[in-house]
Amino acid sequence: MHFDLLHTDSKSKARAGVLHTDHGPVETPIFMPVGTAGTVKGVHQEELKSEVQAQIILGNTYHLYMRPGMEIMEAAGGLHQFINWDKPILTDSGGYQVYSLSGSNKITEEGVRFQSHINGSYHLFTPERSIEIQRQIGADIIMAFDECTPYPCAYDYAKNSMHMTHRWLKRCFAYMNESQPLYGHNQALFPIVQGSVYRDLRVESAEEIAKHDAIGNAIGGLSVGEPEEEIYEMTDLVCNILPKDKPRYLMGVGTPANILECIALGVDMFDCVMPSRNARHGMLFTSEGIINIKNQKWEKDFSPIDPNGVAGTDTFHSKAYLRHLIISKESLGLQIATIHNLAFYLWLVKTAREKIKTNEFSTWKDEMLPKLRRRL
RNA sequence: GGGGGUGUCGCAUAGUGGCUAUUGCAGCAGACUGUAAAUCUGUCACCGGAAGGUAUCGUUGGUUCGAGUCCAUCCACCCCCA
Repeated sequence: MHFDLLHTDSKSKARAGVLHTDHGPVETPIFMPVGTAGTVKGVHQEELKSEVQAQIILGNTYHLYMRPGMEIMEAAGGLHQFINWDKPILTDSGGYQVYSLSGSNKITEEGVRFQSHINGSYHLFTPERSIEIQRQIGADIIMAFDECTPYPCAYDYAKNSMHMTHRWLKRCFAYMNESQPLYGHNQALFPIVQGSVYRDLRVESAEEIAKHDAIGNAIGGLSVGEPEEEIYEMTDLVCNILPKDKPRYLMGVGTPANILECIALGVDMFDCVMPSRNARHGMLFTSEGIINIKNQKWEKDFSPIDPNGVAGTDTFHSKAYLRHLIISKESLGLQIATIHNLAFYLWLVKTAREKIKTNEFSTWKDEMLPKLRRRL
């Protein structure tokens, strides 16, 4: 696996490149739809390709380990085979669940003792175990096992946690080196920068992560409730330290505006549940602004969901119809809304790529931001 | 014509003498950032930004310190018998 940096924008730090994997290329900047449990909720694999135009999707170590479990995963021949997806996959390590399930787990130097959200049973995740499971899942890109610290986070806690994440990282790489891919394609381990919102910690972490000379690097622990400015400040700081010739993945971010801002800072890869989850909750991101499709104002609006949209669903279906489906709790409504939002996100990063290559990115970004933030 | 029953905030419900009338649905809005989320929160008689104020259990009257609750009356609807 390797990354080709094709072009850097003349007026910002935005970059366009291609990450080559054994399951094909990923053009960056890219948005990766989240498919936690072996499915991007509400969207089947053919629609992900044709309508959404996804190039790579996420899976989650914790969720897939809980269900269906690794016995079935291996018997299926890995996640690609299991879900019939021949493009790249990235798996999160379970590090985010250290944060999101923090009420039911216990962190020690050895690892994290999780209590299953399904049946309450106890499971120990260590860096080694996380990598082993990610070998069994077989994603192209696998993530280091880290602690995603909450916000706010006391300095001392953030510092100790970061150092532990660094120690865990060494164990992740060690286990990578002593194990082999199971399904005939290569896997790359991305380390993760932590350090909460503390500049000195972020610098220290980014420098530590950069030493590993990984194929790609990730920035974690952001967009967990801190002000937007902090996301940008930390991202900028870290991007200036991480190697230029390697892709940078900002985990869990974000809104369409977040994504354009962070592309401008030199981020190449993004993932976020927002387009998919919020779609199910009736929020649509469009090229003209944000729509809450459940609002009464759309009741008799028979115009397309997004006249500038790229997905078929955007022009086949009216706002009034989608509102009716969502309000009626019809599953087709969730599907259409999710496809729309994801297609919009993929359109956004595709357009960003094109604008970077022609050095028009900054101008275009400034035009887009007010529209992306506007409530319709 | 005779007998019986029922009327509670859009709908459905709880409430059979005692503080601000219950709950669900629908409605209206908001939240959501490496997915414990097709979820959660607020609001939902009227006025008010809020504090708060004013009402109200089909109608009108009555009993009572106190009535959605008891009594009478009328109105509406339902059922049964002719």
